[in-house]
Amino acid sequence: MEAEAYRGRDDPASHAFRGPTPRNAPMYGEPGHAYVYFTYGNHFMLNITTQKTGTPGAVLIRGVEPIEGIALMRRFRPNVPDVQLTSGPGKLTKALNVDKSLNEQDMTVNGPLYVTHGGRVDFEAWCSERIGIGNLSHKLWRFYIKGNSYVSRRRGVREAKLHR
DNA sequence: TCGAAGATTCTA
DNA sequence: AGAATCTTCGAA
Repeated sequence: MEAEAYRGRDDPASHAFRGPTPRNAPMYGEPGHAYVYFTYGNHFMLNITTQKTGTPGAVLIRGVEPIEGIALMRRFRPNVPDVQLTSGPGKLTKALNVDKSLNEQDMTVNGPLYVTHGGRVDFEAWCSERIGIGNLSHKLWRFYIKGNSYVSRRRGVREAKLHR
């Protein structure tokens, strides 16, 4: 599992850095909703909004570990080894069939896409610099389960164990 | 209106 | 290492 935090005017890497636009509108909306956008001509990115209404903030889901429905995911991503099914932000949206139609969906209630409880609680959380944002920020706002296979592996990133 | 860049992935 | 591919944004 792997995710990254994005904020607003204080975060040069965020879509909300320069204020509201049509695309980033969900970042300013209610917390717990989906922010889905399209990039590089190929990929949908899935975020979950985090801040109170009016304050921009979201978490980009960059990797998830499949527990159920693996056969279905294989159909959305044919000819791909299981470990690569959802180990990247563009990969997991394809495997889960997430597209722009789910933008602004409330992910706190039962529906086509929602967050639920369960799963591992015994993991070790680490953090690193965010991926793919150039030199815009050195904050360690990428979080992931250390040693988990379902993360977009990057070598040479500055990382640290998360204290809690 | 136009040009440039992009929270990536896959292939050579 | 480089192409693919098209939407979005900001400047003109």
